[in-house]
Amino acid sequence: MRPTIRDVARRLNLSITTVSRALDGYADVAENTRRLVFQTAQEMGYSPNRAARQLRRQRAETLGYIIPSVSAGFADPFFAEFIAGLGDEASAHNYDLLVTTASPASPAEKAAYQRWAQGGKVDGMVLNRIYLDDWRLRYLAGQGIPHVSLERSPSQPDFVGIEADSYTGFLELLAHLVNQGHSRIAYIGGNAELKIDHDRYSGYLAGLGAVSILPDPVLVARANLTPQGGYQAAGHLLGLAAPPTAIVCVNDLTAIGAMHAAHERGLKVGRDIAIAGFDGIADSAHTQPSLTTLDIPVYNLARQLVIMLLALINGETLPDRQVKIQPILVIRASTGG
Amino acid sequence: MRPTIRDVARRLNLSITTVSRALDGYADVAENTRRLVFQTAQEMGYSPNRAARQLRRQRAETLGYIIPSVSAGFADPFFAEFIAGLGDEASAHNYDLLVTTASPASPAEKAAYQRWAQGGKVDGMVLNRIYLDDWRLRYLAGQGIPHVSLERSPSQPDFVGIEADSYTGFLELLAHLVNQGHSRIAYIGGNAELKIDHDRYSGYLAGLGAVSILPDPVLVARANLTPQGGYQAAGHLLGLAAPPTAIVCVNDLTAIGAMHAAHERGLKVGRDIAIAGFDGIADSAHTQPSLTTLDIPVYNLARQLVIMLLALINGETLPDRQVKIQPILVIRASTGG
DNA sequence: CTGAAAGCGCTTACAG
DNA sequence: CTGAAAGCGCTTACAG
Repeated sequence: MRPTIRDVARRLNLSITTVSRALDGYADVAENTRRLVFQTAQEMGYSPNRAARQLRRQRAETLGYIIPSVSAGFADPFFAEFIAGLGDEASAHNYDLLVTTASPASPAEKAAYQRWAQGGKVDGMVLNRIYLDDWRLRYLAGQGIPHVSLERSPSQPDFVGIEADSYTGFLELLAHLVNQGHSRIAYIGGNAELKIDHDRYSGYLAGLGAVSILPDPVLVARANLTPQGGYQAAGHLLGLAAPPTAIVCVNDLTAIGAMHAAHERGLKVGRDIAIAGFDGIADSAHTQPSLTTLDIPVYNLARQLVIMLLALINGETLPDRQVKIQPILVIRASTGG
Repeated sequence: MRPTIRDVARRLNLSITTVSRALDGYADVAENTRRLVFQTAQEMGYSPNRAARQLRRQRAETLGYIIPSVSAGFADPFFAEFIAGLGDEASAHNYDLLVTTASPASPAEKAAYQRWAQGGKVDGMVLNRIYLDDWRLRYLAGQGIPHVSLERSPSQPDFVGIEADSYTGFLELLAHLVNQGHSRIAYIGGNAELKIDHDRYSGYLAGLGAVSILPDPVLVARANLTPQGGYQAAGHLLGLAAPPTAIVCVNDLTAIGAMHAAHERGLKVGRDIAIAGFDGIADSAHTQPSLTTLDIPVYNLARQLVIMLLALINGETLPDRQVKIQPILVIRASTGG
């Protein structure tokens, strides 16, 4: 049987009030008493029952993150890194992280958000893979649930979180490719309603415009952010009568699939065709050839998001409610770099 | 304000007892009453407060998994897939999944297990990356906390979980390589105390023994299960006076790093050198060349583990407390397949 | 500086 | 078939 606060109090002939206050660091407890309480609690292996504390404090001391899984059984290493950051920072503050997966905009996703938000399971939520019009953001705002997001929805009235400037990133990437002599550059995106697709696609178009290349709609494909999707989309692009000489992809996984497709067609990536991604996942440095990418520090972004969320939950004022970061263009062999 | 059971009861002029029982599906509630209660609860947006229910039931309705992160900021896609399976199956049973990360055998890891187990935060835990002598297993068994694991520790008296037969898998893999004409075959493992390393290394040795090849200690390297580690270890092996013609790796990530090292030395993987991994992560099909691997259905294994854990928690008898599965040898271009 | 008491929102014997 | 009451383990005004 786990000891309760009552057991500790009894052992010391103190009231549970005093034990609770001693453990919680209240100032009005005799130093001697406090020491005794700590020591005894330690000895007895006492730690407060979370459910009781939550019920009383009306707080869960738990953060939530719902992985927007595109397909059952598939997982982007991006998420693993993101979760690791979330989990590490949360536990550094004695918060827990609740995780589940749900397909974007599915009934299951709605159910999960409602269960957690209304059920008081979490004090706040972290979101990413934001949509241009995102019901989750509207829902959480409507319910007054603290939340932060990686990426910002244009429909979001009061955004707290971090934005990676994908637009400028892609602009830079395009300049690099143009510099390498490419003019027939394709784009493989994800769902066009995704904020990341929107920004990166805009950056792609702007990059073409900067050197007066007329965008060719034939060179734009959209997949589902997986290697499988990138493989198929690239297969299609490379089968065109006038195929592209470069392909920029909305994320690294898509690019990895695209490299596979190119390779299968006997093309040497980096020489016959340039391919680039976005995210800077650990694998990108070890693909064959290594992958040019726009690197964002996913792990650290996740930690930063938790810090912001905690401030929100505790009603503290944030120095910066909105942080913007620049992805770093990492030029590698896949674009002949 | 979230409505409580009291609000629902008041609205219907019923006692909270009846509302609770109706919602929980007790048989002794008038059908008419039940319908009314459900409808009203729905309308009012009522869902039971988790903390209160947990406190009363002395159950968390939550499962825990602590990611054994080898280094901050790094995450194996294996874990993402594993977590996705855990999360999906848990939520299918209205359970939640609590996640954090901790370095194996670190004080932080101990603290996390204690906090969750003793703090009553979780009803049970899922473990993987088991060590030959694993303090976590001993601790949980000692505390009587239900738990299941992927891989079994030899020191575990009462194992419930799933074992992948890595030994036989590596035996098969070695036979395949020998069949391709290789005799100088290297092994890159992880920590030698890891069960997966132990099994796979044993399979490697047995595979050599089966064709009377004397194992050469020079050809055995150990890294940390990351591409970075595999890259360095392979670099070392390939720099030997008599380098191997084939390298088998404890996991896919290590193999991906090894391929990188080979490539950098001007070797064509699949022709000049054979490389293989283990896990069958999604990326393995899209590396250049595609990676021969021993595939295990990580996502489904995770789901199965949750089912087993839930049975354990509910005191049900499991048809099979110990499940053994065979990894499937997927021969791809990296071994000239 | 310490303690008695209320109450967070449920579930569940028990009584009728 | 329904309800009154106890109690899960805490925290926190309030009193002294």
